[in-house]
Amino acid sequence: MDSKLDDTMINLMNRNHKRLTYQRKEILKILNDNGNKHVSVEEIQRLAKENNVILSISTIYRTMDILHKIGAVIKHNFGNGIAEYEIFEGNKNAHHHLICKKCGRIEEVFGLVGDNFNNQIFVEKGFKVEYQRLEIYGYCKECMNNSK
Amino acid sequence: MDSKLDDTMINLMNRNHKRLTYQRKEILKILNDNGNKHVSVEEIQRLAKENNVILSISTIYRTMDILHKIGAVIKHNFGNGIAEYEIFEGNKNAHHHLICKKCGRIEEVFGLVGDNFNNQIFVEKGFKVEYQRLEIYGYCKECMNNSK
DNA sequence: ATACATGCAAATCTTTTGCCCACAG
DNA sequence: CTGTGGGCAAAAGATTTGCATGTAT
Repeated sequence: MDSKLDDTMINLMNRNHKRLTYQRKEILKILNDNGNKHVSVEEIQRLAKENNVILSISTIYRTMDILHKIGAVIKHNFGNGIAEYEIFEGNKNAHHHLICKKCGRIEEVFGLVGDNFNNQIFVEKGFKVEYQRLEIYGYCKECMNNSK
Repeated sequence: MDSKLDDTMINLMNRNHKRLTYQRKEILKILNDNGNKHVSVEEIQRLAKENNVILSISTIYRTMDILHKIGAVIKHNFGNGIAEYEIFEGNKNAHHHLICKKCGRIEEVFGLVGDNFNNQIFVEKGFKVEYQRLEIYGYCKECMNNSK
C-alpha cells in the first residue's frame, strides 16, 4: 500500500525536467507495484482510488505519454483498442506475450527469442503459434479444446 | 489495377463458409497488391475508391475481422490507435517492425530474430533499439540527428 | 515568480452495432 | 428461396485538447 518510489524513476524524471507531482508519484508507485503486469489507464485510475488517490483520466494519459517518451514504460497495444503500460527495466526482465485470438487472454513467456521457439511454446504450453510477432497470437490450450 | 485474386484466399474463404462478395473480393485484391505493407481500414477504403469501388467503412471493419479470425491477415496495432492489416503468407515472408517513437515512422526489417539482433540493427540502420518486441520501438536515424 | 501540471468538460477519432434491404449460394 | 452480408446512421469507447486554476521548483 505504501510502496517505495524507485530511485531510477526519480532520476529519469529529473533528467528529463519533469516535475514529480503527487499524481505522478502515485502513478509511478502503481507501476512499480505491478512489476511485469501491464496496466491500462482505467486500471491505474482504479488502483489509485483503492489507495485513496483520485486521478483524473487526462492526467493519467498525459503522464503515461511522458513516461513512454522518456523510456520509463513500455506501451502495449494488444489489438483490443486499449493501451496498456508496464515499467521498463532494461532487458533483464524481457518477456513476451501470447495472445489468444479466441478468448483474448494474454499470457507471459519469459526468455529470449530462440530458433526453436515456436515449437517449444507449443510443447510447453499447448499454445499454437500462428505467426511470429513478439506479441504472439494464437490459440490457448483451453480454446484449442473447443473447436477448430 | 485489375489484380489477381489469390487461390489460397478463395479456398480459405470457402473452407470457412464465407461468401465471396464483390466487396470482399475488392478487399482481398487490395491486400494482395500491398504485399508486406500494412494498410489501415481508411487506406483500404481510399484504395478501393481509386479503383472505383465504394466500400462502406463498416463492411471493411467486418471483413477485416473475419480475415483476422480465419488467419488470412495479421492485425497490427502500432500504438497510434489505428489497426493495420497485412496478408499473412506463412512464415516465409516473416518480417518485423521498427517504430520510431518520435516521428512514428514504421520501417520493415526482414530476417529472423537472432542474438546480436539489436546491435546489428543499430549498425545497419542507425536505429537504436530501446526494448525488444517484434514491434521494435526506438528512434530512427533522422530523429536521432535532431535531439534526444 | 513562473513555467509547468492538473482537472473538467467538450471534442475528436476509431470501431461497433442495429436495422432494413440486397444478393451469393 | 434463405440466410448471410452490405450500407447507413447512430452509439460506444478510448484518447486528446482548451482553458482556467493550482503548484513544484
